[in-house]
Amino acid sequence: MQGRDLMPAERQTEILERIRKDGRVLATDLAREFSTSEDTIRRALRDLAAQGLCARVYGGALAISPASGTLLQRRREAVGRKLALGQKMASIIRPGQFVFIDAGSTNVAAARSLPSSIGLTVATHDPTIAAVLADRTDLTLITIGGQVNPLIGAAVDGRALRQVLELRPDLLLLGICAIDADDGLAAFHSEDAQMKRALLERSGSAAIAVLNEKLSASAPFQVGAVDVVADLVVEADAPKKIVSGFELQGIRLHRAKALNMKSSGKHIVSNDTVGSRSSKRP
Amino acid sequence: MQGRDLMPAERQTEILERIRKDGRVLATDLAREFSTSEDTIRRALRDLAAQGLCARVYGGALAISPASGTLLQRRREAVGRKLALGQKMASIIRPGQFVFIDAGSTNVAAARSLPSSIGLTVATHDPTIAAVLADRTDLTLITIGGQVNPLIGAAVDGRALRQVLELRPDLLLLGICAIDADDGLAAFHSEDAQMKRALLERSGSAAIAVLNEKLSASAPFQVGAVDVVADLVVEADAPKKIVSGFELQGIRLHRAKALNMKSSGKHIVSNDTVGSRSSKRP
DNA sequence: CACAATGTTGCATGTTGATGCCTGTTAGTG
DNA sequence: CACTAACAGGCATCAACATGCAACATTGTG
Repeated sequence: MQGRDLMPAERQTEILERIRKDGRVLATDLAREFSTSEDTIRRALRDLAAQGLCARVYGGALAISPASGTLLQRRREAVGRKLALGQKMASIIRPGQFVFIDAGSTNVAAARSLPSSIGLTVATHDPTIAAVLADRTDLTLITIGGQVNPLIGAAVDGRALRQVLELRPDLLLLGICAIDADDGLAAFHSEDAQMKRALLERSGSAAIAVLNEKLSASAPFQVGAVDVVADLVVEADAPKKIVSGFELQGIRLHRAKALNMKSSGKHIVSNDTVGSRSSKRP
Repeated sequence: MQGRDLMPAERQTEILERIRKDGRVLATDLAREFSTSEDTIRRALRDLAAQGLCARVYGGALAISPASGTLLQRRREAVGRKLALGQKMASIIRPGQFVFIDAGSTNVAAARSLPSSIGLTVATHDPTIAAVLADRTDLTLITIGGQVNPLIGAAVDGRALRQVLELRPDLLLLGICAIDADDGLAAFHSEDAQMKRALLERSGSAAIAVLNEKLSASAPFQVGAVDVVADLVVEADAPKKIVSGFELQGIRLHRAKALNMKSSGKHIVSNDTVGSRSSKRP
């Protein structure tokens, strides 16, 4: 684990790094790995949270996809499961590829899990994903601009569409709202569906990751048949019956590892207590 | 280990070498290896840090990480003060305006403080700022796409520039690296400066917020004279002497509220002294 | 050579930061 | 509702720290 002793500043950096990488940390784990008391870890997490660098939750801390509001709620659902999917998704990517990452909270997790130093070029129209990758010097990041639809969480207007048509990614990490072996892929918003169609058209290959509840679900706007995707990432306990239907259509199947988190929906404590430092002696 | 006696300068060089090699040094170790007192080591580290060659932390010193840390560290510095500036900055904005928010950690704070329901349209090329605002339904968000420079933390290539030229914002929240009443505004990167010039040209009005250490500092790439900005937000305790120099040029001055929070940079001790180097001119 | 000026060093001083353990409190769980 | 783990705050302790001072070496100057 963490053999050497670390200075406080280093420890905080390490913790921050782990939060960025894994999306979450547990105070108990950190205490063990840094061989220090949990109090010290908690203090460090408190500090980081006070600086707005992570969200303090009961049991540890979460990465702050620096938003708040409705999307945040979606993002907080099934954090652990999405994380597992995201990691598996990231493992599909090969060094040197040009990857377009579509909008969606699962894809945010995938972006977080992108291994360093494999010389990627990444494009995205989702500001949250872009923010996750913005300060990484080990990859080239290209953002797609345009008017951001707050319901979708990405730029999906004509301008964005035009910019997408200038790209030719090797791989597309597609976010999808519903997938069904017969009905294909679908989205909840017309513009979103249009963007996804354009992305599919331009990309060499496509991969999607889906939570169990999206399997054999449906949504109003059709994107395409299921066979437009080459790789499908599902949860460890995805129903075999449904999944085999996709395999029959020649889709490569990837199962994410089952990681048993204590809880997925932890409550965020005191994000706004910026000034909450212990008042020093007089 | 370090048998021979070294002259102070030699020792500093050796220490720097070790910092570069290992990324970190402990004061105690160095004292033992150079067979000198810890005081001497601490003095040396203080010197090096004052020259901006390393980051002084509790226990030793860290390499001033150009790899992953630069932007992150910048974001971690002076959080509270930036927050105060950001809030004041946000209060300048009037309902219904079209605001462009330039890159920079102070502007991230400003974005966070944007009051809801004043019907704004906001444009930005900084993914972090975009992410902060991505799911707000009470404003229209337009992102500017392009290749993101990880040192600047925003899209600043030709594509981004072209998109900027299509906009005509009422107000520009300009991020700036250095400002001086005589030398004007300046940035650390050529592309960044170019982008800022384009933004200034297109915008009806401009406002900037600056930490004390940026006042009367200088940076390599000129952006423009100080009178291109209409509003200047400074900290509560900004030196009156310097500030009045700006007022004389007809700039509206706004003082942020003094929020007395303890510490934001506790671990990283006074990295701000870096700015004092650039602020002294021959 | 004498002598002052300067700079470096180690030590003693008091101050601050970091940590672990203690207390009581609160959030999550069955 | 009872139980446990995680929590915040207080406190004692120790390490790291800044500062002032005196001793010493180095250099420059008369």
